[in-house]
Amino acid sequence: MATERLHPDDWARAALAAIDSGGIGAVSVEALGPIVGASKGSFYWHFADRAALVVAALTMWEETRTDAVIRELEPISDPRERLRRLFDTAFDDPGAGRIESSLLSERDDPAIKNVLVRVTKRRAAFMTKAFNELGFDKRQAGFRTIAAYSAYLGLYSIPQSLPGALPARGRTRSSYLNDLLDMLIAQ
Amino acid sequence: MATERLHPDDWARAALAAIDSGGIGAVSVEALGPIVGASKGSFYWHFADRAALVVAALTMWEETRTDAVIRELEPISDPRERLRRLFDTAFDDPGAGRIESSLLSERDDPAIKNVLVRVTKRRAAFMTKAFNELGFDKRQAGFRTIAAYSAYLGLYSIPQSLPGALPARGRTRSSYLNDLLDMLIAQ
DNA sequence: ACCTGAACACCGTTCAAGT
DNA sequence: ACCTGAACACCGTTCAAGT
Repeated sequence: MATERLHPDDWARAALAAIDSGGIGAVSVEALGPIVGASKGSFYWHFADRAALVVAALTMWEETRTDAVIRELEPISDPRERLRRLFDTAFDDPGAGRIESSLLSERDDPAIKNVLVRVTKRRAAFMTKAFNELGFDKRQAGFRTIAAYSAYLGLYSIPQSLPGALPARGRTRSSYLNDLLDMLIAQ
Repeated sequence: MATERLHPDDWARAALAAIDSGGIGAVSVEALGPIVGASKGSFYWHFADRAALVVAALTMWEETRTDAVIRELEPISDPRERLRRLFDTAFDDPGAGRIESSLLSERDDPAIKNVLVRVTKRRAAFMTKAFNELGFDKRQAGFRTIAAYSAYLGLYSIPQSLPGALPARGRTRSSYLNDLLDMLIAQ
């Protein structure tokens, strides 16, 4: 009973590590086998196919690195500070949004699209709540959520596509985030 | 001399069509062969490998659908209208940003990263020029370019990740774009 | 119930042989 | 100079056979 059903999670963990470093395309049953310490045949006992492994890894990511972040930030009472802290997590993501961009480019797979929509809805709801508390009406809160979510994704993608444009640390970064929040919160 | 060197462009065109409908991952030498009307062996006479084909297709995209758009919009004298028209192209992209998200998720390939950076720089310069003309100083124009580029990418990605949140057409869309431009241009 | 290893399919890549 | 078809490598998937 102790080491029961240990392998499925091992596969998912190894797959998530692969996604972190190379995107969804880097998930290879063959390459992961030696890491997990099991054969390809064993893999297909636990999972229907490679896509199921990807979904298992992404579900793990969703719970431990998406929902957990939201839960950690929710208690912050100042809505502006709450938003800023979420932006900080994008700035500081060691994967630099690799998973986010992978989800978007693999959206043709319905299972991946589900993860994409679920995670985005949860983050967007977090933002909408903040804008509600800041006094915006429903329509304005909706508009600003979209703008804020776009800016949030920009924090992941701009460092890749415009190297050097976004300051990763220090006073310049802090002042960029201030400008951004001012703009999003301005009446 | 008439039909000389016709095949390389044929391969690139077919590859671009594949990228349009399924992302970079959908480019398969084997599957494209019958479309082009040539064998895999023939492909490897014209291209070093699959990666070179992807780059050829993306270069074609860069010239015909990125630089061409910028050139078409540059003559517009009102900077705000110029920005709005660029946003319109993101809204109306039949590929819904599939190439943009593919570039981002395949950024580990140096050749793809080059395309990503080149295209982003060109679009960002287009935006910066508009903000300069609107009277913003260097620092503010830089900040607003990043915010505007993020919003621009959002127009591609939000319809995928938050279905229904962004109005694709009509008066609601128009009023969303107005709000967005107001926010980006506000002093 | 769970795992292995062989087998097959698919596709990227190479290459000897053709024109 | 350009193309073909066979061959090989790699990896996803299946499955008969083991424990």
